[in-house]
Amino acid sequence: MPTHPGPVPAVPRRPHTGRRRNQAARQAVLAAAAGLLGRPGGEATSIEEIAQAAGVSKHTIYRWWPSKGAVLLEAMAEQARQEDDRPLTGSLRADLERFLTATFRAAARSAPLLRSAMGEAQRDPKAAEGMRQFTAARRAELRHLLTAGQSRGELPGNADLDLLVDQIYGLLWYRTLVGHASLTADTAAQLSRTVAGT
Amino acid sequence: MPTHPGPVPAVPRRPHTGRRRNQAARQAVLAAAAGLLGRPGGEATSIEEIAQAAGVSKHTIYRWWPSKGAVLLEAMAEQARQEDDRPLTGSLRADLERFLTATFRAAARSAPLLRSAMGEAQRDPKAAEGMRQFTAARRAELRHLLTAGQSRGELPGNADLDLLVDQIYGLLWYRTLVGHASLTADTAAQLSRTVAGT
Amino acid sequence: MPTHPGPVPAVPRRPHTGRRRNQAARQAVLAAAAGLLGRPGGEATSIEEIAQAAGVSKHTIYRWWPSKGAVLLEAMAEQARQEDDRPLTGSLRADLERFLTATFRAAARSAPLLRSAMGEAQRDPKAAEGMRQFTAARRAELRHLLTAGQSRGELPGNADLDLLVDQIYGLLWYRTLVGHASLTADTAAQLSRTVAGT
Amino acid sequence: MPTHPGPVPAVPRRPHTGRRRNQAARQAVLAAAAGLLGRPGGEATSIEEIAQAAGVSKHTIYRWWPSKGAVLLEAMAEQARQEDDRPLTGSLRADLERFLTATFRAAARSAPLLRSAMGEAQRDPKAAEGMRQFTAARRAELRHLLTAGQSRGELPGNADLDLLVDQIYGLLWYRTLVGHASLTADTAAQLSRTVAGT
DNA sequence: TGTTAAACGAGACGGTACGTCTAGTCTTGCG
DNA sequence: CGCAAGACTAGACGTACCGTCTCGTTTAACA
Repeated sequence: MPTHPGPVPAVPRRPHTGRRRNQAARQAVLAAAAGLLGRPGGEATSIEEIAQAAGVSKHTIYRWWPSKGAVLLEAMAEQARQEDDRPLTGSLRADLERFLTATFRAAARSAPLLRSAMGEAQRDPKAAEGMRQFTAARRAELRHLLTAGQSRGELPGNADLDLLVDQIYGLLWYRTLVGHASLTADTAAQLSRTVAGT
Repeated sequence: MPTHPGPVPAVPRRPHTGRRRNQAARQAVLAAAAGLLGRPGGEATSIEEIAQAAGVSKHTIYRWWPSKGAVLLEAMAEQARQEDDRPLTGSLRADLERFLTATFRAAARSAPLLRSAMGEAQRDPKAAEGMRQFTAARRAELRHLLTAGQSRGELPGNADLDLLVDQIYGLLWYRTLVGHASLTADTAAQLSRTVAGT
Repeated sequence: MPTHPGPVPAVPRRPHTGRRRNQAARQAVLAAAAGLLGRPGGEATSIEEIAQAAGVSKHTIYRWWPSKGAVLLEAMAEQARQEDDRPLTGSLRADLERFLTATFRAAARSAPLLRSAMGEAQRDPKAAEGMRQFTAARRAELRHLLTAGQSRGELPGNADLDLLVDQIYGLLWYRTLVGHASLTADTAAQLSRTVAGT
Repeated sequence: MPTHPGPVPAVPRRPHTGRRRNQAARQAVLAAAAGLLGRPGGEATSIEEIAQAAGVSKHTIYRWWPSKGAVLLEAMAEQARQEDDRPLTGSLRADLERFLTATFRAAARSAPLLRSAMGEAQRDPKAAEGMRQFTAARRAELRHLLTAGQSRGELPGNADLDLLVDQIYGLLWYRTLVGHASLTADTAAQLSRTVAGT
């Protein structure tokens, strides 16, 4: 999730002079955002609070993130970064269940952050764009997994994978945002069974 | 979507004292909300703007709705009211496709309203509760349809209908909120085929 | 000292509906501004502090005054309002001394306010304009007094009254702003003697 | 106008090693300050802008001047340095007119600088102290001239020279700060005539 | 000729104020 | 009474500037 100057300039003209960005500040902001949103009643967390909790000036936040939504989005992405580099097993259902179990657990843990970030994306076009990028990356992972299964014949050749991916992530977001039902390991297992057959 | 005094009292307690609620004002507010949110850049529409566009005092809005989210929610519900009273056909796939086609079309039309209402529900607990009720009613309709199909053997007896319903509405909301793909009649047909088999 | 819409609209189109301006709030703001600036170290008094001390929302201040400078200016004008409606005596020197004694005393009392208002007028064009109006009104009073004396032959017929007025008010502001000397009753007496001869 | 370490330390402990102050930078800063303030709308000129315009780091400014006000003050003093070393003529009126003509011209030229410096002096105690010193030096020059005239009998023996000096410099500052009238050669002549008699 | 103290450019940082905006409440007078 | 107009409180938002700080480079006197 790059911050607002966009992708890193490949070849800076000058070798870079001046004080460098304080990575501790960046981490402190993201951690504070995640922490504050987790509190009860944390739906309404202001930039000012985040700055204070992070021991950082408000200006420092605005220097590096274009809006509140961008901070939430990056905090969410930070939390979501869950390297599962174990190789695929060769069974779609097993792979899918492993993926979904981990994903659902992470989503449940960061639910307040997800909710706030998605809420912000509905009112801040910059956050909306960030959300689009974030979700695209997630869908790509899942789609990769499904494609592998399809090529092994575990899914019908005419299955619409984009539709399937959106159903699965749709379920995740729908339950997270509406809050009428939870995302458990059971849900992950049941869903994997439905999708991948026996 | 009842407004805050709860469901409209069938029989007013007082036989007739004072002036009655101006229904024209109610409609004007909901129409103004829907209209303003539809504009480009309408993500940021304030109560003040809605009041002005409706030719109504801000106070009148707050007299009848507890919060901005409640207005949006009711405006959304108003737009979503699509009486399809034709009887079910007896084919799950046909029933489902008819339902989804209509639902997707309505959702696409009111997308800005849906987005704003869901966004508001992430920050306003009252709106969240309203959203929970609204979505529950929608899920019940769809579930009714699926149950009928299941009882006719068009879905496996062990299918988890709640999960299925959430996948379908999840897809709808996910695409609406993220905006990476659209909800077309094709989507409805394809999804119906996937769910209901041949 | 008119507030930002400028001169009072002569004939409002509507007889005016809606809540009327809270005069208590206006007075509270001006009093708070005067009070806070009088404190030691009051040079740096923020709008936020004034609002808090006045028990008023910051927004209310900005509704009625276009900038911080305008508030200070009006507070200053309010303090400067010193009705001396006693008739002129017929002796320039006596009239002048009475005028200057009162004026110097008032200036000394409100010195912090004068200093801040003039300081603000150096950076805020709106405040500068207000300052121009305020000082013009003051100069007119003094000039009226001098004109009367001149017509009685107590000042040479070719005396440049504008220059004289600016010397007198210049003295007042110069000492107030630089703070190297004070403005006492003695100063007033001595100055009157210099200007009006014996 | 000494900069913040005050008078140069008479006996440095070490003979001084390291790079010496860049005089070009000092001049560039003062010139940039004077230049930027002269622009239309230059009332609000920041240290950052001055640094940039001077091609100098902000830090370099703060190394040599304690505050923004000090920079403006020194820039003002720099502009005000107008060596008029011609001997006095022996006529108060002639001497005064020559002095005032030059002074008024200089003031008119540097008006934006004077205004900003005085404005800053109202909020920054360090700048206020600097302003006191600067004005004291100016008053001393003028007073010297008047004293000479008085000793020649061109002013009454009981004239209060301090009051007179403050009236004259008061006029200058009052017109500069309020901007309602200008300081021309005519003004200087007229004022000299008033003060020094025929 | 190297060493070393200090000045310098760039620019990040904490702090603080400004002026704007929105939500939601309250007041006044009209119909 | 219901309603429109609109003033009010509370407080977040994003911008701007100040004065301090760190980083790495450059300068020039000393050794």
